[in-house]
Amino acid sequence: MMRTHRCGELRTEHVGRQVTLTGWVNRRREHGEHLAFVDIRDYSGITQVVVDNSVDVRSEYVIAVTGVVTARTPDTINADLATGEIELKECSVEVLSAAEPPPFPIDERADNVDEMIRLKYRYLDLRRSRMQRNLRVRSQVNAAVRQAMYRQDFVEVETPMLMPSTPEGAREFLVPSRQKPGNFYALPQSPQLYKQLLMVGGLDRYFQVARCLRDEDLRADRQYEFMQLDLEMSFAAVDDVLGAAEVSVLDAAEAVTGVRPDAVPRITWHEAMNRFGSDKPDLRFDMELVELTPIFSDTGFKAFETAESIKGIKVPGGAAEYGRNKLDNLTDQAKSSGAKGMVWLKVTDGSTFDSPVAKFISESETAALIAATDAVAGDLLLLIADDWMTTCEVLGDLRNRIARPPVSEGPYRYVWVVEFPLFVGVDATTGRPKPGHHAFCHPHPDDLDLLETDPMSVRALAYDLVLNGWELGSGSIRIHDHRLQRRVFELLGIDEEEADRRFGFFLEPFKYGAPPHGGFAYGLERLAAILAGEENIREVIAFPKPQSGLDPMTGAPSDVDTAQLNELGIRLLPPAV
RNA sequence: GGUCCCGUAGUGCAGUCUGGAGUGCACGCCGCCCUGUCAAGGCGGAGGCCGCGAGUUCAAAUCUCGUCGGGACCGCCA
Repeated sequence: MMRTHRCGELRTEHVGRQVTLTGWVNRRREHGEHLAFVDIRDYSGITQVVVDNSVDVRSEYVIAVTGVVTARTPDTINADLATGEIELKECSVEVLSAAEPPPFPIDERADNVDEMIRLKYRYLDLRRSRMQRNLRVRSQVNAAVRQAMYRQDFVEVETPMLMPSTPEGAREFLVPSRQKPGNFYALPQSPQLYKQLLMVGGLDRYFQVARCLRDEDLRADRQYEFMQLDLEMSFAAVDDVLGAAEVSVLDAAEAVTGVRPDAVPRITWHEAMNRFGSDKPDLRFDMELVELTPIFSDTGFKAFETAESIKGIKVPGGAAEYGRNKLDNLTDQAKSSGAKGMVWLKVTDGSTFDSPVAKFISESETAALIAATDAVAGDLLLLIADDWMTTCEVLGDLRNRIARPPVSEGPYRYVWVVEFPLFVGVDATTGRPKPGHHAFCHPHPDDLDLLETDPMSVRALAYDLVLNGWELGSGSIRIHDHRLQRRVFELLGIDEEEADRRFGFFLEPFKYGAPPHGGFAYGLERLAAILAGEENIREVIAFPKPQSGLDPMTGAPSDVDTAQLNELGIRLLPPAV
């Protein structure tokens, strides 16, 4: 090695030793002709080097310094630096690479620099301790989950990146075929199909740190390409899958934070919707939805008369904070997420409301409302009346908007949401139920009788893992019996011919003896981001893309040679006007 | 596809509401000084298509319209 130590590891115990450090010039402080201080930096930290000022080194020069570790005099010790009790003296400095001044400071100040500039010069951004830490958190997470899976007898298998297009679900990235012009591979949205075939293939327990690609609009928690811990296990029930996945998540969390989270609680999808108005409830704060339907069973208030479900949330002390303007904004928000309206009530003296609709609410209803919500003077009540689903979703949205802290703020609250509905909503064109998760998801055994009679009430053996209101991942027990698969396809309006055409290569193997199996997958960037205290997964990805998907560093995507296109049998349309 | 916010020196900002010469601030950069600093200090200097294009006006960083770029969210993400 060119160095004997790293820049962050010298201590008083090394005093007297001649050492060589290599790294970047973090900062230089000159004090006349014969004295200058140079802070040399690598990923591990910073060491102060005392040199003669005749050495011309500037910010971000790459240097090698050989010198003697010397104890600092007490008045020159820097308590803010891990290496602050020592410095390097009697130094010889070799410039390994000169550098132009960086476009932004290589320290915490760059946290406020326009992200496009950070991304254009990502290789400089990565030198900062924040990015170094975040990528190392990713690495710790990867190592921990791999170890957890090996320990549980899972086999790591790589599945293809080039696969057939399966237009269900997310929009795919397509790759033109050279050997068969006019045909395309798709990049995997997930290894779903392959991992189930691995179960048919007797692998028993599979996992992969898998790259997934989806051509959908980008968000704080979404990139075109992302990594999942993907697992599938045979002869396994829900408990087995959740248990195996949970071990890996808790191991990763412990590896990063040093603290092992408690066992992850479970709630059903129905309870999550009822109490939190969301299938990814954030358990870090209360403001739970309060059931109010019975209170208004005989109401004279027209807006509530015919509603299937009336619920509310209480904003403690919110009466003063929420003026007319803010309440109007909340009402608009409620309407845009599907409600017909929102009722707000400010509790004045503990038994009356200040509200535009107060006159429509009877005395007994007022008393019952206050009792049900445990409200006191100064509280604000927000009520929604609609069908059950809308009421829950709108209030859940309001709850998050009003009280949800940034995702990265502790404590970590993991929760399994189980028993998702098998179907969600009805396809507008076919009139058939739409699968909640996917078409191969196993119905809850207790609800099999309801499949044909009341499909919308059928629960699925499907589950999500949620952390601080972020969906980390989801999974299900799969259908392994082709007769049950047929029943589900029929409900979806897919006949045998269509099933063969769309899923044939996937269904055929199940005729040859498929073990009962199920699996799970969760996003490694999302987990790493929260564990690293970041609110955006771009911060834990070395080379992420901005919302437009255009890479400011490489210029991708780019146009290609006509010769390349010809070889692929592709001719471009003129640009749309 | 939609809603909202942002765009001024290498970087971060003030100035925009209420039009009056690129009027500035901090950091960085360049030069000089400085033997104990550590986001060193002092002095001096360079650095601008106020994102771009129209319009209104005697006059536009500032007002209007359009456009491009960025962000958060909705749609979308089985």
